[in-house]
Amino acid sequence: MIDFSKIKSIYKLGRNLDLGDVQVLFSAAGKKSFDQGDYLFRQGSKSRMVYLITKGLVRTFKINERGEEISIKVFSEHQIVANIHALMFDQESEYNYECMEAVSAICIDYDQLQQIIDKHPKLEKNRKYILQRLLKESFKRVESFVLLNPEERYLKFIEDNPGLMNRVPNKYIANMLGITPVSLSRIRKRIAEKKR
Amino acid sequence: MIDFSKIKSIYKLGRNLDLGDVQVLFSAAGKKSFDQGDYLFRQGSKSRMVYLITKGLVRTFKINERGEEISIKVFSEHQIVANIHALMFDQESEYNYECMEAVSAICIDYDQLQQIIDKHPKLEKNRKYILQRLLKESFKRVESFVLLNPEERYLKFIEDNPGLMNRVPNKYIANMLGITPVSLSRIRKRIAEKKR
DNA sequence: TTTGCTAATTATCTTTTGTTAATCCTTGAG
DNA sequence: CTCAAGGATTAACAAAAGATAATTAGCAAA
Repeated sequence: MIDFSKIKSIYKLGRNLDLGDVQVLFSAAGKKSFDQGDYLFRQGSKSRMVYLITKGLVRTFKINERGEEISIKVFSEHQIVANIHALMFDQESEYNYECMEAVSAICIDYDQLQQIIDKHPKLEKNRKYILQRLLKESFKRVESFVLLNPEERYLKFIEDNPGLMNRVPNKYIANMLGITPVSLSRIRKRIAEKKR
Repeated sequence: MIDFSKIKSIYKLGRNLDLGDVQVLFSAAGKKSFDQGDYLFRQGSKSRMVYLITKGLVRTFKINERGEEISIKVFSEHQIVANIHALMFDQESEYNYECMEAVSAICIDYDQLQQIIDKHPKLEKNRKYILQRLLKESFKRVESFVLLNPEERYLKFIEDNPGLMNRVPNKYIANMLGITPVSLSRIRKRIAEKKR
């Protein structure tokens, strides 16, 4: 039976993908499921697997010198999750990638993906596009720290990620904003009071 | 007469460049000089020129809603300065690129560079390498905001950019760290007192 | 329903930062 | 040498954030 959800996910991967491209990728990719609490990658991993989330949430975090988990980023549906340190920088992963919810994903080995891209040059443009999007997001995030204060950062986060607010614990959001959970709670209170 | 400084700068551009590559790039690139206070690009620019700094400093900044200049980043010798919004995102520049010192640079139009890369596939790997470096730097910077407090961020900045400390005004460094110049001054004082 | 766990909020206090303005320093032009 | 301008520091105060602990809220398992 045809797995339409898989096809649809691949379609949403980039832009300018035609049916032929999707078919090529489809046949090379597998499907995988994870339970809540499972790890896609652990710190130290050199895995070169690439996941496209079809359902669920994944967060990356580091352990700081005090032994606390500090969340860096959250990935949701239609986003690509890969071991960036292994793929881009040929290093061991500095992050842990943990499923915050049960996760369904399409997966493919990066080197295998690379071979496919080599054989189908049209896909190269798509990969470049994905990389550019990644870069843009990272630049924007740096800017948000340089230009905005914590409250403004939080408001922008809500605006940019409306779908995450009811799925991600505030303590993780606080981490991502570079503040403490206690401080975020106060900011939320201030905002609520302003609205009234 | 052979311009060795230009050759040397191109060599330092990436890795795995051989003499042939350097020659190809050399013949296509020009040289340009700027006075202190000149702009490489202004906000709104769609210029696709790429500069490789051989001497001097360039800073990027934005104007915030209060009309103040907020510095985002500083570029120094052997770094590539390009209108990232035009090149990567096909947008108008959101930044101003101002020479903080007199600047000498090697320049080449990005689309012309692209043609050269297409003709010399070996260079493609180099471009990918430069992009990866850019991405890595941006990721590390995001991490510094998530994981470190302002004082730790400043100490890390010193460590990562020892050559900039005596050339970049503290008010610009404060901007890049996401704090005010007054606050940076106090942090510097605290650090000096700790050392004693 | 009760219990137990975790997240979120609140309280209290300390520390740091932002804001504004004044003062000090450095430097380059005249 | 003097003066003007901009950057850095300091002062003083208000606002916000960090740290720690206590309390509350939500939720799932027993």
